[in-house]
Amino acid sequence: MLKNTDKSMDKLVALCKGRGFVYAGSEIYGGLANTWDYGPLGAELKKNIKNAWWRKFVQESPYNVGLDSAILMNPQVWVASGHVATFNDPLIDCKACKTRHRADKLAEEWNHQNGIEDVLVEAMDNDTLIGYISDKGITCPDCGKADFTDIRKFNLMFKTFQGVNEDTAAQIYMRPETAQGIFVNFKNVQRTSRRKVPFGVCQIGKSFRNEITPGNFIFRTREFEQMELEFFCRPGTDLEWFDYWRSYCRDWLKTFGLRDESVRLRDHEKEELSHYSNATTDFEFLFPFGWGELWGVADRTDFDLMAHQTTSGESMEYFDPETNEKYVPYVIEPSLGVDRVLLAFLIDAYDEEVVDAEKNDTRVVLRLHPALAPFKCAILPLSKKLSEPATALYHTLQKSFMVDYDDAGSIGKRYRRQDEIGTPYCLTYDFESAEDGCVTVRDRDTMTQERVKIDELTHYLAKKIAT
RNA sequence: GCGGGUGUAGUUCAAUGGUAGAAUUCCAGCCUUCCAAGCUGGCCGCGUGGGUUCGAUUCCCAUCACCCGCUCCA
Repeated sequence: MLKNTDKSMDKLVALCKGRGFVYAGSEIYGGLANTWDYGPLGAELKKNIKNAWWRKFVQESPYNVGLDSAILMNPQVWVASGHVATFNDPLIDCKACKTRHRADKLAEEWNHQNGIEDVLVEAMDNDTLIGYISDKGITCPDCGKADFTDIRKFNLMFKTFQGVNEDTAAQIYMRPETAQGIFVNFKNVQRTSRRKVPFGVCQIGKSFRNEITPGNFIFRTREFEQMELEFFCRPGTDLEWFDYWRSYCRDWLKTFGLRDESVRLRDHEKEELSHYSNATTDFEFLFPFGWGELWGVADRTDFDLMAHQTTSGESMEYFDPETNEKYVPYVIEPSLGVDRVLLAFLIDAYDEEVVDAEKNDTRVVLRLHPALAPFKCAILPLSKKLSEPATALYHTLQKSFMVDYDDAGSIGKRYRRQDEIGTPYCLTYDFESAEDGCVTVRDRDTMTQERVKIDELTHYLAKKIAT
């Protein structure tokens, strides 16, 4: 795995770019900040990750169903969810030492230190807040001066227009999370899938946040993809379901190769909880740039459904036929960033094996789980003279798997090319293959070889790849 | 958005006020019977836009992008 250093991130970015996992966005026009495009291999890897999650959380779960809701939603959704009001940060800069601060946090901190508890900083608008800061002589915690810029408020939601004429068109938002698409469809899904509480709704899709500070490759970007589950349960049972899903998530990460020492769980302190949550545990991953959040598991209580019930006037109550009671369900939300977990898988899979220490010869191996690897195997004819039957085998296996074919250069070089992109199996078609009907299968991780009958390859590989 | 740094083939690095050279990668051919072989040939570059100058990749300005820092969380 990659060590916790700055250089290892550079190595990974270089590999991603060089082999077609991830490119910088809009490169021929000089780029666009913090946008990334997934290349042929990255697209496969990402798709495999999403499929693996969907399989575990929808297909194999007795509780959950899937959904694919729209990115554009009625703006009232975001009023109800609280994003319009609170999904923004009032920021001010210290003119003296050029540091940036959150104005509300400065005021709260000052209040706290001076024993003032009856002033609600949260309720202040910008002018009131800046007035409060100057009246009280609140100073910069870094340099001690009281020389601030005005407050700039950034709403983190992207705005756009619906309707061809911008003047009269309605302003709408790009969703900052996929969760609300699930909440507004709670009744639809419950009724049409005939599910009883407890049940969950899974969704994979893009979200957009106008982050002030994006960065660290694909770790924090303004456009990103989420895999979210909103699990609806009876109030009072939420904590046990919270634990259930936490360990379910942990299993999933483990199955696909994240090491125990790379992952830790961290419970949120009360002060850092989101506006919608009363308990949150983060799965954090040790990235080369430090621990970063991978998967947030939150107890969202009945906050969202209640808010939509109030704002829309539609009942979000569920009638429980078992207990004959009506209630608005509580929600457990495990929310995972696709791009982040993809990065984590790459980091933990990255390996450099010293082949010859004297010659400083190392081989780069991506030890991706076979189910996640872009190519399941590569067909490597030992000689170009064997291209014809090897190509035929390639076409056969293509019907079942993503398979690569390579007859350029020496066999050793071709093995290494496949090692670098995480292909778990290399099939060598040699001069005996036509006679004995077998190919040599070389395992990337064990570096062992075995002869396998060509007729049995599809079955052989399927078994190897299964989780 | 603010401060600092960087910008020459895909990558790593040169040289130069007179439009750039190498290694490697990649491609083609020869060769090659299982872990970076060899030989021959080929493709590919001064981030972008202005300015100074007879002439700029080189000097100046702007811009864009990237990296680091700035309370962030998928």
